[in-house]
Amino acid sequence: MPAIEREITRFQDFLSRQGQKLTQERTSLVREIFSTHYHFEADELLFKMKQKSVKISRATVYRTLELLVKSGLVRRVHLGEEHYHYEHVRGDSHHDHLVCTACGSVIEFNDPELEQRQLDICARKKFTPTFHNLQILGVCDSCHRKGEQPASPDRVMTIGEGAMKLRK
Amino acid sequence: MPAIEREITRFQDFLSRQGQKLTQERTSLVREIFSTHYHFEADELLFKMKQKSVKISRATVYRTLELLVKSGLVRRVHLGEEHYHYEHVRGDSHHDHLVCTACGSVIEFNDPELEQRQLDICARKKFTPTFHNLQILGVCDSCHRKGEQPASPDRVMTIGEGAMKLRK
DNA sequence: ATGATGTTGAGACTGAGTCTCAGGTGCGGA
DNA sequence: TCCGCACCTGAGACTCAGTCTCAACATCAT
Ligand SMILES: [Mn+2]
Ligand SMILES: [Mn+2]
Ligand SMILES: [Zn+2]
Ligand SMILES: [Zn+2]
Repeated sequence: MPAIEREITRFQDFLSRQGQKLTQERTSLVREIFSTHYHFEADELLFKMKQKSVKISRATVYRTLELLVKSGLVRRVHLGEEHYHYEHVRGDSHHDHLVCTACGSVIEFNDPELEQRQLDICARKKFTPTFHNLQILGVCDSCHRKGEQPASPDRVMTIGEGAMKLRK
Repeated sequence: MPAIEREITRFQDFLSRQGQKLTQERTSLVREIFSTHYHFEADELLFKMKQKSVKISRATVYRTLELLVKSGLVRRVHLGEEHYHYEHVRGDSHHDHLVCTACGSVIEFNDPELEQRQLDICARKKFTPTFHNLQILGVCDSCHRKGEQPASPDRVMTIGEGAMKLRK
């Protein structure tokens, strides 16, 4: 009955449709991913599992994320850094992101008018869109008040704490 | 008098303002970058220089691209692949991209209404934008007519020929 | 319960991008 | 014009995200 169990069932349905199996590792990853709403990196997820003493290899984390993206349970997004971030999907709540280059915070927004305008542009160019990725980088309200300056477009910023790398 | 010389002068101005120097290597890179309009990868640029027997190291290509981005002469964009693409900037012709996941072609568009809508969203969220990155992935007209299917969001596509890697 | 088939973990591997440092170069000042 | 010093370059080591390999293991339809 908890919502997470339902996501696990959806994942199992997806997997069995492809002749694939729901394993302990995959289950605990889904549980972790759906337990909070945030934008995480693959290695960050690996680290969290380690912290919780759930033994899962890097390879399995990456393989499972790929499956979750294919199944539609997880979305892979660019947030202005060099690597991907992931976030779980509930329902079909599409949104895009404002990313603060000063503090790394991420603001989500969903603007139907903006989405429609994109469709109009595609129609005009006879282009059939399948998905899109929009990040607006800048400075959030609280950082702006602190006098933080905007970063230049080549800045590599840090979203959250980062993955606290501890490979090996 | 050729336009390229003007870009080189602008680059030199930028450099000397920082106490940095215009070198042979930097000059020939600017010349190459502004000689055609396309979306290129760093290693692709390196390869082109090799083809033209202009000896430049990988490190210098990356370092110069960073300087060019800082100076505003070059823009770094995400086009749905795992690594960056670059394009030269003439004037302030901001645009975003439609990327065909079937053939890799890139369509540029500039839609003031879309841009304005983004500013409105930022204002509503009290967010001070500095720049943004929008890619719409899908299938272009000619690929659509050939019956090409849209790729899934985790697809890694190939834009252009790729860099024809030949590191070493 | 069983076994065919899919999955896992350790670690090697890849590819883009960064860093180091010894030797080379641009250019402002004399 | 020449000099010197700060800046720049190339070769290759290094980093880091992500992928692959393969022997041992787990899942689940039957
Ligand atoms: Mn989000
Ligand atoms: Mn472009
Ligand atoms: Zn902020
Ligand atoms: Zn196409």
